[in-house]
Formats: sequence, C-alpha cells, structure tokens
Amino acid sequence: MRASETAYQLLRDEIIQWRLEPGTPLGEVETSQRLGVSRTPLREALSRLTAEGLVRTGPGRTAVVTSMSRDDIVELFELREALETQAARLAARRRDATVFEALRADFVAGGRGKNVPVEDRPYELADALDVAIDEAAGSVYLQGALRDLRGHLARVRRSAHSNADRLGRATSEHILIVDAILAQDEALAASATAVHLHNSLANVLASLPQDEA
Amino acid sequence: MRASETAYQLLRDEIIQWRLEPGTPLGEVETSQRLGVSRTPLREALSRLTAEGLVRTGPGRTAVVTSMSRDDIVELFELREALETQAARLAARRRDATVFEALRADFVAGGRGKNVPVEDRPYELADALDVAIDEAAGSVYLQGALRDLRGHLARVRRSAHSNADRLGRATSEHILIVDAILAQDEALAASATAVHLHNSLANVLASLPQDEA
DNA sequence: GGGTGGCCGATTGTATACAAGCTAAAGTAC
DNA sequence: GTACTTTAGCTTGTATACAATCGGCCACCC
Repeated sequence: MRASETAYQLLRDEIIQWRLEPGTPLGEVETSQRLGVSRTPLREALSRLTAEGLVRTGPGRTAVVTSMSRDDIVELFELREALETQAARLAARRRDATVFEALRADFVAGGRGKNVPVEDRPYELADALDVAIDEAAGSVYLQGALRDLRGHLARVRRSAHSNADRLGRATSEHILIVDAILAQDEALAASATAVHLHNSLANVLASLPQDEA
Repeated sequence: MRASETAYQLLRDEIIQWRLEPGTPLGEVETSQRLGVSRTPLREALSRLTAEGLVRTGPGRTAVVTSMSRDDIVELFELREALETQAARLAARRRDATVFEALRADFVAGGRGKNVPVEDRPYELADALDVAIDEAAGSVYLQGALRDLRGHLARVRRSAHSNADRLGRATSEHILIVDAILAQDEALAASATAVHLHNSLANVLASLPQDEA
C-alpha cells in the first residue's frame, strides 16, 4: 500500500477512536517518524484529513486534531439531517426492493447470523442501512458529502454509549425507515429519518460527560 | 503567497472557467512546469481539488479534470437542495434582521450602486445572498459542505446563460426567500429555496447545448 | 496469425536536503 | 519594572534526486 494511504488510514483511525484527543498537535517531523513514513506522504495524508475536517491547521500552520464540542455535535446533526433526509427521499424513489427487504429481515432478526460481536451488531446493521441508502440514492455528490460526515459521526459514537432501551427504539425507527423506502413513500422516509436523527441526537447529548448550559 | 495556494487558485480558476475542459489530463511534471511551481506544492493543490471533486484520479493514477454530464448537474442540484433548504431553515431561525433587510433593498434596487458590470449584478447579488444565508445558518459543517458545492455550481453557471425573463423571475424568488427569512418562517424559507432551485435547474437544463434523452 | 512474454519509456510515489517564516524567549533600554 | 527588539531555534514550505510501478510496444514463440 502507498505510504500516504497508510498514514491517512492510521491517523484517521487514531482520531476517530479518540487515541488522538482533540487539540493534539500533529507536527510533521514527529508524526512522520512515529508512523514510519517521510514528511511528503504524511503531508498528503494531513491534507486529506484537513479537507475532511478531522484536522484543522493553525495557528502557526501547525496541524491539530479538531475539537468536538457540544455545539459541534448539534451542528453536525443539522448537516446530517439535511443530507440523510434527502438521501432517504431519493432512496425511496430509486431503491432496489430486494436489498431493503433483506435489510428489513436483518433488523427484525437483530443481526443474528452476523460474524460480529453481539454489542456491535446494532451499529453494524445501522451502517449497512446507511450504505444501502447511500447507494440507492445514487448521487455521487450526495455520497461524497455523506462520506465526510461519517468520519465525524464515528467519533461522536465513541463518546456516547447507548443503553438497551435506546437501541431497541433505534431498531424500530430503522425498520420504519426501511418500510417507508420499500413503500416508496418519500415524505415518510424523510420524516422517519428526521425523527430518528432527532432521537439519536437527544441520546448523544444526554450521555455527554458534563451537560453544560 | 504559498506556491501550493497559487497552484490551487490557478487550477481551480482554469477548471471553473472551462479553460481546462473536462477530461484534460493534469500530468504532474507538465502542469508544475506550466504553473511555475515544483511538483510538491502542485500535488497538494491537486489533492485539494480532488477532495473538492473538481479533479478525479485515474485511470493509471493520472489526474484528470472531472466531467459534468447532464446527470451530474441533476445530482448536483439534488445535493444543493438538501443543503440550501436546510441552510435557509437555519438562517430563518437565527438571522440578523439588519443584514437581510439590506439585502432585500439591494434586490429591489437591482444592484444599482455596485461597482460591478450590469450583466454580473444578478450573480453578485445571488452570491451575496448565499453568503448571508451561510453565515446566518451558523454551522461550520454545513458551510463546509456548501463551500465544495459552490465550485461545481460556478462551473455550471458558465455553461448556462440566463435570459432576461429568467433573471427577473429569479429576483422575485430571491426576494421571497429573503422575506421568509426576515419573517423567521422556516418552512417557507425552505420551500421558497426549493422552488427557486427547481426553476434554476430547469433553466440550466433547458439551455444545455444538446438536450439528449 | 495470434497470443504471450519481456523490455523500454514515462509517470507517479517517496525521501531528503535546503530555504524561509514564525514563535518564543531573553536581553537591553527607557 | 515594563516594553520593545533581536536572535536563536524550530517549524513548515519548496525543490530535486531517486525508486518503483504502470502502460505500451515489439519481438518471439506457439
């Protein structure tokens, strides 16, 4: 694999999994030595991460890991609502029924049969639904915008643990979205998505360490 | 100015203004010599343009200027609708009245008093409205997604000339959007934006060179 | 005659050397 | 004591040299 790609993947994982905390400075010399690549491919990796929004440059041209405040999470979900409701609308219009029928069965079965740990199955299924919707929407531009979003969302997920109650409700919400897409009901698909995101955001905010005003 | 920034700006302008046509290969050696920079900063520029979607890599690792088919334009407007209706909603919620009152006066006056050529005034005003809405929405993530979009839209604008009739209607639509934002009517702001984009897309598609099925 | 193998050319990928800018700190002058 | 200036160190920005990979083409073999 290319060194620039390696550096990008490594850094992205470290940021998303909070092994690199927000505000961590990423000096080129130090980071390149740590990752075992030279500065040139590292700069390309940092460039991609900056465009993605996971790394911010400055002040002093130094790259630092982007912070994730409570406001950031709210803004992130505002963008997410715009993109995912539209994606749901388009998916309802253009979906391949067999794909979503299979997904529906998976949700009802709770992900049994998957080769993933039990506690990861809800996320696995949710990700599968996201991918299916993205593909069904069939817009490269929308997919591009959503791709950047997913990285940030994965970061948020790491900092907010869902309880069993929330997971159960989330599954119901997901099934409703799938049903709306299967029924090609664009308005319902969008509304169901908006509801799901609203509840999801509320859950994330509630589980934040300190809920400052 | 930094060489990488210079290269980025030059290439971006050339692509947006169609001086580099879609499909044009951007060999690193040739392009770097043409722009008067070395390969390293050029690679950073290409990296940014690729992330922005104006340049695509491959096949054979060569960078080429992205194409803009009719389908691309439709998909672009689908994303635009998602982002701008949300931005309009948020702007209606959080707007600074004085800013939009000034904008409204500008629209009614038709941009008189501006130091720009008469034929550019409608675009100048539309851009000013876009900026005002983006800022009023107050979401860095939404703004980031919109920033990438603007480049593509500027490309589309170059290939579709509006007639006087369309410009007049567009102004009416813009004023309606401004009024909705001033009235803090989120639903109307979003709907008015959707209508405007729908009409705008229809105008663009109609003025396409060959309207193939 | 067609297909396959290897070679040559060119292009991108990487590393490193060098230059320039910025930050911060320390010293001096007021 | 404070503020300003200068310098030293480190940082990033750029250029170029070198390595590796990809594609095309030609010759040779089947």
